[in-house]
Amino acid sequence: MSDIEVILPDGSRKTVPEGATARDVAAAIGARLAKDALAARVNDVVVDLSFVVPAGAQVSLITPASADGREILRHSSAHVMAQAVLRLWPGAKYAIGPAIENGFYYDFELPGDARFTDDDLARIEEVMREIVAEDQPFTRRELSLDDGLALFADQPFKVEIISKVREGASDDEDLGEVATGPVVSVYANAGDFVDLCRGPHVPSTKRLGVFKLMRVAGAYWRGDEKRPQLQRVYGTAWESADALAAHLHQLEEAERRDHRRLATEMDLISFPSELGGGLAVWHPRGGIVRKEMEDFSRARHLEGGYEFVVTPHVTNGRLYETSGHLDFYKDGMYPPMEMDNGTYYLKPMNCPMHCLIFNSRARSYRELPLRLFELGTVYRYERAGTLHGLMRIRGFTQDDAHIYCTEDQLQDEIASLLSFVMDVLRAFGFSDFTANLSTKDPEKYVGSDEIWDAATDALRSALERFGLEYQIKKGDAAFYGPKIDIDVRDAIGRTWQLSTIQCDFNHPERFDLHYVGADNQRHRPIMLHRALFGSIERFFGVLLEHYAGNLPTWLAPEQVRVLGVRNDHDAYAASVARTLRAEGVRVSLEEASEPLGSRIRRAKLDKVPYVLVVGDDDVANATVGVNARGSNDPSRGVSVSDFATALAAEILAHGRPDAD
RNA sequence: GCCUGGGUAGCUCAGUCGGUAGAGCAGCGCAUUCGUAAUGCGCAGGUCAAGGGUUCGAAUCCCUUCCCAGGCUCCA
Repeated sequence: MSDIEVILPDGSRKTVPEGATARDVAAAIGARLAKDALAARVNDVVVDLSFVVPAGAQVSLITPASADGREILRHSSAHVMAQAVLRLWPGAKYAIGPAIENGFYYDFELPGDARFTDDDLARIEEVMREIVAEDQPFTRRELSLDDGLALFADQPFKVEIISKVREGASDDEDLGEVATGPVVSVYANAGDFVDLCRGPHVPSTKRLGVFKLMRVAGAYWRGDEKRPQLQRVYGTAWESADALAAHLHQLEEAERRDHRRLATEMDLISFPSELGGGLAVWHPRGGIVRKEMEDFSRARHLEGGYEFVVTPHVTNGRLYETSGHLDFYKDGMYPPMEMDNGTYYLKPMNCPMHCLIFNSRARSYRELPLRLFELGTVYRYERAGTLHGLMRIRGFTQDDAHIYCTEDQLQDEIASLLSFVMDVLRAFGFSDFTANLSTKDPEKYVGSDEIWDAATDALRSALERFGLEYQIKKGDAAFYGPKIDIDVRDAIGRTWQLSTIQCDFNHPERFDLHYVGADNQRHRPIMLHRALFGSIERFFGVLLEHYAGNLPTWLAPEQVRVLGVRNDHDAYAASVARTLRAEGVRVSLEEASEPLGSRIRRAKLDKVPYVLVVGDDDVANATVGVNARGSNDPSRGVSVSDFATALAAEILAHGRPDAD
């Protein structure tokens, strides 16, 4: 038998006997790698270790602590979970079970009317551990479609998947379930479980084990509301106990930062059930933060050449017939109110009203770009199951603007908008941005191809001008024009979609908007929708999570708390508070009726940026002791005026005293 | 809207087999006067989400509705 050469990732060549498997290549490289390898990537296709490598192939081995490796661990864990479920519920139907970010899931339909409950997770996990201990090999086989159908005759979901392959269904629809082409592949481990799967898998179940089942949830078969609802079991799986622990810790951290929890603890916002779902009230401490956000937003928009408008919350439905919203989004609107002269709706968006303002008189090209800005409160009838704290809510306020401009102005306008958006987001402490550029859906759009191309180019070149990393989402645009969405990364690495810049060729048509150009002819303006925060409520929620409630000083509801050491220092404490308050600082005073340590502790728990402690020395010297949030090392003897100066500078700079 | 799990004091939670409600923190009062993360004692606080049913008796069992969580679907 002759030898062949394969090419390793570093470009070096390795000689192996003809017929060698990926496992043999690993062994030829080193014993350690042979022991670690889970699978291989051969000519950029992931394969099992048992795969026979062709001569001249590019071969890299996949080890657990890599993106490929974790995906394989997770996918194989999903198989083991299905096997465990079938042991516990013989006759269960299993649908699909892919690896996902941080874990895996599998969808099932249990026999009879059986349903998983949370308590079942522990039972399933126990059987999974037995299967792991049994050290079952994963064995791949390829079958003809007919043999596949026969093998899974009592598994209707598998039959449907195979039938789809026969019909030539698109590859991206099957979530890694099956090979494409004339054959399907199946993986069996031990005798009692076989699953349709493209693979690859770990060589044996003993390579698994660092997993944890997380929760059970409902999921529609094929993601289609009209099809049966299955039960989905979610798990997480990792290459090591440390990695699993780190992931669980990250989840705890996210929970610690949960804006709903913080909003309650910090007395910022509540969702009284008397109001109904998805409707929030802002308490005084939340209200002052919102006021700061709004004031800042208004100031920046004023500088940015925006004009301020105000529109009502309720309108005659004719407006939304004109705009087309009643046709497209009626389900998302609050139900109509019948009144004497027509049908009225709560406002789900501001744009149609801004178009009316544009159209209230003849417009000259000299007025363009016309930038209309409104903190506009809108109401959307979100389905009950979709509500989520402040992130998904039924009544919210958009920092909404519509810009009317000429085609020639579009490019510059978008570029300056992008700069404006990122500038404002930076002022709130975000610095890591990425973008999505959504392009035309060829099935569903209005406007000419030329204008779409021009607008898409304008968006793209603006992104490139700012060096903003972006992905193109083909066909993801709304029917009325292309758009840029901006994501920010928060302090623990999660991304949030916040801002949006959308071109609109539809509203100007529907509202028959026009301006008179230098040529004395009527022209159609282009309209841009844009929001920076998106919704103030949601942005506030994101800020809370980003800062874990430790808002920067300019936003903190209470910026300074002054504590006298004894109550004979209270008068001096009050004078310090007065001095700061006169400079616009939000300062409170707590009298010395409890031990100092107790009051300090409470102030820290309240996340107050600065606690000032004043005692005998301070009264004598016009000083304060400064205890900053995030520090356990207070500074004694700071002069009141020095503190005030530094605080003013910090507020102006949107800084904060800690780095949490 | 759908699936699973929930809703007990302002917050976090306990409450056994159906026998009539409990803790810690927060609040209030009194005492304490203290130099950087918990002073002591006392008091008050509840339509057990709401409504209906079963029962001698319901926080507990059943039904309906509302609200919440995690998903699915949806998101102009």
